[in-house]
Amino acid sequence: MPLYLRGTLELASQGVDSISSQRLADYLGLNPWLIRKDFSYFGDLGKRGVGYDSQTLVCRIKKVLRLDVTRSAVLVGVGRLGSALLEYGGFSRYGLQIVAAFDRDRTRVGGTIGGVRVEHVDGLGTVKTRSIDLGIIAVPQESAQEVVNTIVQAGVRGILSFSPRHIVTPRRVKVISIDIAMDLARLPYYLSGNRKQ
Amino acid sequence: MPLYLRGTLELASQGVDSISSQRLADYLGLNPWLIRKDFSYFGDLGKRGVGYDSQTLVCRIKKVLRLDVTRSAVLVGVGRLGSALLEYGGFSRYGLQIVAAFDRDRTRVGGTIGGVRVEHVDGLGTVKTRSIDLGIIAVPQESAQEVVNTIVQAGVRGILSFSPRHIVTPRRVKVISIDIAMDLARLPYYLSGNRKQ
DNA sequence: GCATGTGAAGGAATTCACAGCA
DNA sequence: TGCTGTGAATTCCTTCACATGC
Repeated sequence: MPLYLRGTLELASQGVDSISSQRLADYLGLNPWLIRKDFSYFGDLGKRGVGYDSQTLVCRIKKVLRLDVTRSAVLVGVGRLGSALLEYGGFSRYGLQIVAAFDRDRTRVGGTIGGVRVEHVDGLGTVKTRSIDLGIIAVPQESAQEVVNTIVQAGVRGILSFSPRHIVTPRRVKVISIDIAMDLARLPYYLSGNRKQ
Repeated sequence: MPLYLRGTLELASQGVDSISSQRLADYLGLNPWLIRKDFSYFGDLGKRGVGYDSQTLVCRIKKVLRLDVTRSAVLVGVGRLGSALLEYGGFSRYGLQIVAAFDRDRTRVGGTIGGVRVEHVDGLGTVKTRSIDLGIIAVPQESAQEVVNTIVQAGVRGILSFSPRHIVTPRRVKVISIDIAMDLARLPYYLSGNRKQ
């Protein structure tokens, strides 16, 4: 579903007003009927013989994904990866922004990257007062769980983790993990592969 | 399945010789019966009343995932993200190594990051002669597809892409995409969520 | 005619319960 | 007694075909 939003946003920005399931499917590398099935859960949406109005579609999906308001995120860990994320401009299209950054290393504290001042992790508690509900973890794997515990205590309710470890949280806090090395490690299986997909 | 390898490797490195499905499940946040079901496809493996021998398990999964030999990868795009990947040491545990790096920007060419010399993209053709079968794409989204076409021509058969665009390749070339912004955008849906999972 | 919406068929993955072996 | 291995039941997702409406 977030994928649909990505495709729809992209096509809309290219000036496409009416998007057919076929077109979106081609653009994203999916089948049309899957897209229609998923969109049909919304009820109306889409004119027969024409397609889906791109603006309506964007609004609808954003509302479903709760992306209809701007969300703030805190980043912990301003190493190479963290810096890359601070300078990456791709979050704004989904109404997401990194508004605070923290690091343990005092030589990094005080600097500004991507327009965000780097603070020391000891100040993580202040997140509580800044209405931030997303957290991004880009720290060494040994510290990941500990940092997560801290920001959960500070009121963060959704976490994107780059640590190759399973993160434990209270049920109300959702964690999405990206393990880059593991994703790369999935590829060799398909080399000269005979399996489908 | 790569997740199982991650967990098994980690537990093995902690000195655990015999791993029960329960223990691995706890460690990875899964259920035991799912793990047993998946491992049972291998045939033997695992002693009743005891568990799985960690060394045997590692070898078996590595073989299935074709990670039993060292695989080489080429990185294209040495920006913040690309640099982070070059300096990241987490690939080696899966027998993966980045052996070449390319960039379009001549000011970056010639430098060495994470022990790898940065070359100019014009030389991408030389990948053909270096027995590299994996590619990592960390370039701006506009250039992603073009770069992929080039490295596919150079013999790369598996690609990890960080571009938020659908990448088209010949069927024999597998693509795995990581769209960080999209992953972050999935989180708000679960905020004060009532849906399961 | 063209593209959506949907009920039904088909398949895959998950869950369960329990038999079998150290 | 403890933990694996597995067939059956269930649930979920995917795929299809076609009726519906612009």
